[in-house]
Amino acid sequence: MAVTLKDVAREAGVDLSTVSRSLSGSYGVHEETRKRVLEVAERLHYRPNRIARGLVTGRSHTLGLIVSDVRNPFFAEVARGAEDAACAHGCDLVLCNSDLDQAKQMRYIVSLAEKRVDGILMNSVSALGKAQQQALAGFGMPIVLLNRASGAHSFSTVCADNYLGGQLAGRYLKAKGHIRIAHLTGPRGHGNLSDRARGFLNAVPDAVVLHGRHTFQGGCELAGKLLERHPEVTAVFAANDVMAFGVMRAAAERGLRVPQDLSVVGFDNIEFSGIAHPPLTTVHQPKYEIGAAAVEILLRLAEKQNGSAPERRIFGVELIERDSVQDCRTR
Amino acid sequence: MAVTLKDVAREAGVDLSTVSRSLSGSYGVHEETRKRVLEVAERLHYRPNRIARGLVTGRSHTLGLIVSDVRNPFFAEVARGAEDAACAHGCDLVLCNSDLDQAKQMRYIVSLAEKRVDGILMNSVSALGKAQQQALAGFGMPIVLLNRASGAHSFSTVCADNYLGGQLAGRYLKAKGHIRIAHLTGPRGHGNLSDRARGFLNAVPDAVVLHGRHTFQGGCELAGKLLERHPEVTAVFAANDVMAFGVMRAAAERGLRVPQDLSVVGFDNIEFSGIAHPPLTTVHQPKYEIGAAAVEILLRLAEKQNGSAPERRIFGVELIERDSVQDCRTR
DNA sequence: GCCATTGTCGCAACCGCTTCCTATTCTGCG
DNA sequence: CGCAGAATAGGAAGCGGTTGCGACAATGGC
Repeated sequence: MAVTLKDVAREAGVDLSTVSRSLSGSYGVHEETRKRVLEVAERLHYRPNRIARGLVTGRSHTLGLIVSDVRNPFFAEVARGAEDAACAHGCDLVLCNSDLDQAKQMRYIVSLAEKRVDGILMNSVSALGKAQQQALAGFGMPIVLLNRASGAHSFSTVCADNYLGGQLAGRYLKAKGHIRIAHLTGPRGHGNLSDRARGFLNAVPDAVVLHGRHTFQGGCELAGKLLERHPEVTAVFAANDVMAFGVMRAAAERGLRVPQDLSVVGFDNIEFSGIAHPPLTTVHQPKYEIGAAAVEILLRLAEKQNGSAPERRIFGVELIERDSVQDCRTR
Repeated sequence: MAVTLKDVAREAGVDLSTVSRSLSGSYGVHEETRKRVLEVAERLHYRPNRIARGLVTGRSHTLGLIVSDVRNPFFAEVARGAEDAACAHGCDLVLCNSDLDQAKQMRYIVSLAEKRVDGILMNSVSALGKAQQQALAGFGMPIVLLNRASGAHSFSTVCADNYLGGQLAGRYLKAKGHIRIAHLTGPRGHGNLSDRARGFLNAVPDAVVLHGRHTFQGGCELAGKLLERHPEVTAVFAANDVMAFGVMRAAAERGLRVPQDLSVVGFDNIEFSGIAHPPLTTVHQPKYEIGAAAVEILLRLAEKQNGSAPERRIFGVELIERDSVQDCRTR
């Protein structure tokens, strides 16, 4: 149905290998011949079949991206960065949503492996067990992990400096004169979030820390609990922006104004943080750049097949000052 | 490097065609043989090469999704719906961001065509010219358009009932007793948005209509202009939620409270609309379902190769009442 | 003018898999 | 016991490309 190399060869009166060489621009074909072939190919609307090419070259020019859910603005941004970088290198990105489900994630990995993607980019769900690691390594496929700095595994990783981010938030709140400060975070054992918590506690050792779900609802609930048990608290550091919005909602429901009655700092700096009311002071992490960098590393890994040393990249973070924090000193 | 059919065949002492049959479970191989083959395949960790398979079967089990930007929560949701549906049918989804750029979109289409994807799902940038349509059709690839109900083209489409949505918003605002109402929308000629505008104007014929960018900034600017020129307006229908947030911002900057001083209705019902302060009253469109339905149609189209009649599906919409609209009658 | 070199191009193998066709064995029946 | 027909397995052709190798002609140095 589609026009193939053979068709072009027949039409141009040359061997199909000559057509292949002409198209790929490789050495060993007369300029005149090449021109003629190119012309014919153009006229016939020839489109190389990249599947077939991949079969022989062994490279699919396709990358896999597994995130928990692309509807999460954080991952959407990472995905965009990854896609742009992949596109710039002539690669496609196949999108997978794992929903933080081990089994589903594994199914995706197998599927991607069967498609012989050049590499996989993923935010691994929970810490990988030894067996999991082995299984992954067994596929002999380059893998870059998003947001997993620590751990003894031997994969390349890209993430933001979560520890520093937590520290920044803590220092900022103290600098603004807050004394009683709380930290609302996700479940214990969540890698990134606990890094943030550790950094924060380094700056604010006597902070109140509450664990819960790292969602809007979770932020609401935790804030409710907090305001009830610790009414003396004047500032809250939420483990991510969505939780921070939950805190703001909970505050509003109790008639507390942000920032006058309660200061809030988030983490991520998703787009809505600037749009929210009041605009949220938060720790920015370069999501787009993280996605892009991960692809760069992945492609580098795919290039040199030998199991080169894993590359680890940690991006800096930055506190974005907006209007959700009250300066207590000027009051 | 990877273990192939041949390896399994050698190890099991049978021909490779037998292995193929055993694995595919097709008729014509002794149960005992099949068992042995399966065992060997398992032991060798055999993974079929789906690229090679696709080469001969002609189906890649891959779909392309071209959106303007996955960071847009609307498209993220559509993408998620599409991915889930694709996954359920054993297909992969490759993600492309066109940035509303004709040329970029075309490059993606060509690239996807070269990969022999089974079909493409896209929110076409602007109305397609005759030439564009022809070019697309020329690829002989199933295509489903997102959010393009009208138009004389011959593609299948999936979208929400934008006209009805606009009408709903208009009626609601009138029912709440508003007399002077404005509509802030995107650039003229934007298909969906103008459908919404038409529906709205059907319900509120004397509305003030302002065109601008359909972004947060655009919402801000347009609202600024509106409040200056038409201070008598008490309610605004924004063409999408993000614009509505812009309106809310502009109102806040001028000391106007929402909804007491200005009522706002959005469109889309993105996640943040429920989280915003105040929660935004908006027209819900089933984004996830749109993505999923588009994939279903695409797969159906890919199944029966004959150029079957294009399928068009329009989803219902629903007004979600939250707290951004004031009831003028009870005042 | 001859041979070695270089430039062009065709031939054929191969990538890993599916599938049609054919050869062989097994089965059941008269 | 012989034979038709079904069951089973192997052979081989392709899917659409890439690439090493050899054939052949043109070129250049002596």
